[in-house]
Amino acid sequence: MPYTLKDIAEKTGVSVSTVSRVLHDNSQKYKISEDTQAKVKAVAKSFGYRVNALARGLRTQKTNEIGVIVPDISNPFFSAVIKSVAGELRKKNYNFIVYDSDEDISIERSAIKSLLEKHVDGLVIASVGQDFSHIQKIREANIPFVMVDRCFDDFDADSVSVDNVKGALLAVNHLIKSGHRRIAFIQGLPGTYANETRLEGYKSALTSAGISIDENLIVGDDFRSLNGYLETKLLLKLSNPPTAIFTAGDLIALGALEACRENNISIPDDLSLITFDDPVFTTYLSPPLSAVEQPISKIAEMAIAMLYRRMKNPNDERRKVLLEPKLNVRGSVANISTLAFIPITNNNQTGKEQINKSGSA
Amino acid sequence: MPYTLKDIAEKTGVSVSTVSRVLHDNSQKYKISEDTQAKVKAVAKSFGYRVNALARGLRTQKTNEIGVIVPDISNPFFSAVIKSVAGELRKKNYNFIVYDSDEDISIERSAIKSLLEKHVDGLVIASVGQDFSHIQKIREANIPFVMVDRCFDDFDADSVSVDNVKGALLAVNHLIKSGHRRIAFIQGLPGTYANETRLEGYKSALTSAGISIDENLIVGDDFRSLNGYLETKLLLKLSNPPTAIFTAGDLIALGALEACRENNISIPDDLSLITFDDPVFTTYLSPPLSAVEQPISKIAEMAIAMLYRRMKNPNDERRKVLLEPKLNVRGSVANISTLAFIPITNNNQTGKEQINKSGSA
DNA sequence: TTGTATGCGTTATCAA
DNA sequence: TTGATAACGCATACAA
Repeated sequence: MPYTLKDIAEKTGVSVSTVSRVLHDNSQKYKISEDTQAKVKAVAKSFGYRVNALARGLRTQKTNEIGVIVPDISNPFFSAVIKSVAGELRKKNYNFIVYDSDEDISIERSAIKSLLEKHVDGLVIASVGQDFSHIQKIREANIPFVMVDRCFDDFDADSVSVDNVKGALLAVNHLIKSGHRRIAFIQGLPGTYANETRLEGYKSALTSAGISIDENLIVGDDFRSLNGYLETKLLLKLSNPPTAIFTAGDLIALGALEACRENNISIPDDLSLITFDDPVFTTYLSPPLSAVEQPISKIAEMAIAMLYRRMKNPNDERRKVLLEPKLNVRGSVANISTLAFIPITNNNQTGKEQINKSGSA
Repeated sequence: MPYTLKDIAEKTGVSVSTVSRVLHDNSQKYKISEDTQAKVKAVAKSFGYRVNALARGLRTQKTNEIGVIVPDISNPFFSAVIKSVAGELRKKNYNFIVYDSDEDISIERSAIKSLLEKHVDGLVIASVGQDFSHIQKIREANIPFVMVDRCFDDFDADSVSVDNVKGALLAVNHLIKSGHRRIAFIQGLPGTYANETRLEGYKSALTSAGISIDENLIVGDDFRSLNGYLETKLLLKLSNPPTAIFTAGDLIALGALEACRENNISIPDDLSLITFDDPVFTTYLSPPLSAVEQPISKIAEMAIAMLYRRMKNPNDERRKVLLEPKLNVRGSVANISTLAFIPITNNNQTGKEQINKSGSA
């Protein structure tokens, strides 16, 4: 039972509307006397008055809230995105509500439902999966939204993501240049935009290099670390195992690392590893992980900027923005080209050299 | 302009209240005829009806939302906590709203303000700093809340956190047993519950071991990695530098690691490092980091359970719960006790041994 | 410069 | 078994 405008009105002897105007309008447009203003403000303060956002939202049809949905809030990539988004939103005096869909489309659906019921003013979504019927509902509800990181090729919507194809290309080409030909890809969630495009880059790099695609080397099914762990174990058991693994996300790479450690596989001596995503800790891993970095804060800025534009101009042409990925070469990829058949200790040396490269990269 | 109950009522020719009852009551308690039920449901479906949460919240004085405030959503510890909290809440059909206070008390204040304005049904707060006047307001507003990770000694409130004193004791004692006497502590945000209690543990461990406290070795001022980086650089410059560093949080440790790498300081050979918090990646760092682990999912479960209890029984006695920390010994602490003056390679060996230990820990 | 009245979409009370 | 009606707290068009 918090105090309401009515309480203040009664206490001060003015009307509810006057109180409302003093407290919430930039009120000089009604010329409220200094006197009443002071009186009202004093009482409001003594009451610890707090506006009721539900009532206000109901009345004004505007909540000043932006909904954000990510597949995994504990994934460093997404938590970094959220952090940046939060910063951008704060600048513009918007609040935001985060949902974690846990990579589960039905949770994502219900998150969208909740958010629409709450009448958020806008939505930022990193969607799971390939189905976009629930996203359609957002449009039907006429609320502006922008897709982040994961979007749909055949669904026309504002979106911001990194150029995944290019990123994968960068990674796999780096492996190929280092002499690798049996290169495995541990996928994230199949059907996902991020996954399919990274897969596409992977395949395209191989094909361009004249390496035929071995479906046995394309494995995995989600972005979690357990997936990386399991699939790496299986890959290592292959009669003709890969010399290098490209993982679709940072958590997967962590799992791969764990599997290797358990099997006493030394990276990069026995196996090379490179990954999409480049969270803060890659530099400190053992070995430092070569990785494809996404411009996270740019993604967030871009997304919010686009959301804003959409809120102001609902009918502008829709845009799909692709941002540039960046390859950070560190110590997890060995050069095994035939020129480089040198003793193991020297091989180590090669690793060191690549570490140094990363300093300037 | 979404469809409302009124729209459905008009379309079906029944009253708004009937529509409401069919759609939202567990409605068999009013004996609505099968007929009307079917009619109403059909129209509602064809309209894609969605309840307006603001109107409902306004009317029922209940929003089914829980607010969550953390100091840094991109800190692996907090993002893991959020993830767990989200899972717990989902089980009970509660939604939640996360705020990132960015370790800034004024942002925390405004987050609380927003949340109260939104009339959330409960609050979970990992508070920054030592001031709790704004927390008082939550109580005055009569909304149930529980403090997580960071609480106030002199403020009676439900809270769940790890036994920080004990955790720090565990870490520092481990260093002492390994022969270290000049042990630095890189703090998090001073005044913070987490920081002060960890500091207390640090001091108490030293004192118990008869090591006098050197204020020059207690440095730092927030939980971010830059702090760890900067302070480590400074510590290394000391005329009489420490042989070991204990950091108050995972991000700080990462910063310390970076500083060491830049200065060509090898861990644990040249310097030992141990930290509070134990995110997924510590195992894969170079070297694997010895760390104090918090029981994150237990913290989340506990917090939500307590929040629930408080929502049901507002006047129950308030409880402060301390959970057990766990020391994970890995490879970042060298044994430098006088017995162990052995060549560097053997020192490395020691590191390996500790890695093995972690397997069973 | 201020007050009155209305409605945002729901649920709940009362009556039928 | 259903309908009218009031009320939640606020903002605003209109009046004074």
